Amino acid sequence: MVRWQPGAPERLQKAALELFATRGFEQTTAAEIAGSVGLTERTFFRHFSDKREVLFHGQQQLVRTFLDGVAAAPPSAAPLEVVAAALRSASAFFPDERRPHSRLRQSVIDRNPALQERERHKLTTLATTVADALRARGVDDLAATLAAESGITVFGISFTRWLREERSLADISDEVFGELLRLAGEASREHPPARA
Amino acid sequence: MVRWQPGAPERLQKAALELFATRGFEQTTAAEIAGSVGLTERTFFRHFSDKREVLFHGQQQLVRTFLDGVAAAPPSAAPLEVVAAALRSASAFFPDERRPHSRLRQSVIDRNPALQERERHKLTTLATTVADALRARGVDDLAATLAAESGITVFGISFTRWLREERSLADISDEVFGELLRLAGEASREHPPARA
DNA sequence: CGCCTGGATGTCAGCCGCTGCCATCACTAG
DNA sequence: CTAGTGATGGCAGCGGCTGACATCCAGGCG
Repeated sequence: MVRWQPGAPERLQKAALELFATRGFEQTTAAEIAGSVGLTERTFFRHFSDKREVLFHGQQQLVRTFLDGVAAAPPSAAPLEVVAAALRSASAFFPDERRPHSRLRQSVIDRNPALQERERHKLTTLATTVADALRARGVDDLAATLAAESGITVFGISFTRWLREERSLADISDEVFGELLRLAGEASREHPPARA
Repeated sequence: MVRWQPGAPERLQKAALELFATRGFEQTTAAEIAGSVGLTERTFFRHFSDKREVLFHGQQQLVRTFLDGVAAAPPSAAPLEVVAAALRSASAFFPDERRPHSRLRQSVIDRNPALQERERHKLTTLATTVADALRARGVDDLAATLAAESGITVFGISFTRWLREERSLADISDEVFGELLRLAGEASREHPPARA
């Protein structure tokens, strides 16, 4: 006889994803999720601050992966190069085996605006954290913010493509990042930076 | 004797901002907002899809301003140049007289995560719309998405600075946009685009 | 062996966001 | 004068979420 089945958060996450995928997010009650794994609604909200959050747990690890990438960049690296290093680091967080699961999860998010809001919010938080790390390296405030947000933009676009195509996230990130540099170079030629 | 006081949405928005600024967003109920202008909670939700939305009404006009800027760009303009044109157009949407009101509104948003989520969501929607407009001009899908999101990033950062400093949004946007080009150029020199 | 402590869970009451449904109440077109 | 018409009110009800308190059981300790 055990006090309670261990791993309550994980069981809740798994059950939630399955129920959301079949019935839909709004048509699924927190009490239903909890009940399906032998718990109560109250316990659900003890593990997750709100109903949406059950789909966004584990992001802390992704943040760490990004920060590891930042830390791994040589001190001489320019802001966007540091961000590129963080992107390479983050790519390892999504090996191809993870694609099926990510696709299912994303299909749930794509069908619900409230979940899309939360997803963007998480990306924004990530950008803010990376920007802080850049500032801690001595990068100027504006440059840090811009580089971090641009990096997260590249990450977001790359992730979306990684779900559709069968290429590795690292390859896609490289391509998207390169395209950003190309677009900027193209604009620079016509609209040269005034006073540098 | 009139049927009802006209301008219900505007009165609700004004009252909501005042109440949120004094009591805080979560400490203010929809019924209180409605009651303060002689309406009921039910009517509040007829005008605004949810409680947060009362702070984000009128964004449709900003979207149009962006699209006007896109349309005004010459057909030969590169994607990021089109976006720069949209940014100049959008700057006119926030004349300096508007700064005090924007500051009050932003202070409310900054104090509440749920409102920050909604704000980012609106920016994302804006980026998606601009990307669609770019694609309609014949811009490649990846380039359109990247350029649009980068433009919205520049807009977001510029807007934040516009609230703090006393310079015009147009000036700030130019500076931030230029800094983005500079950062990209700096990265390009060390990390040249592979196959172009 | 029995007491005690602590963390995870259960129970319950209650607020508030939000919605569907129907009634009301001017005002307006005919 | 009558039949709409559009904004509003009233009301019931669900679900998200929270605070307060009780319960339960493994492990430590005497």
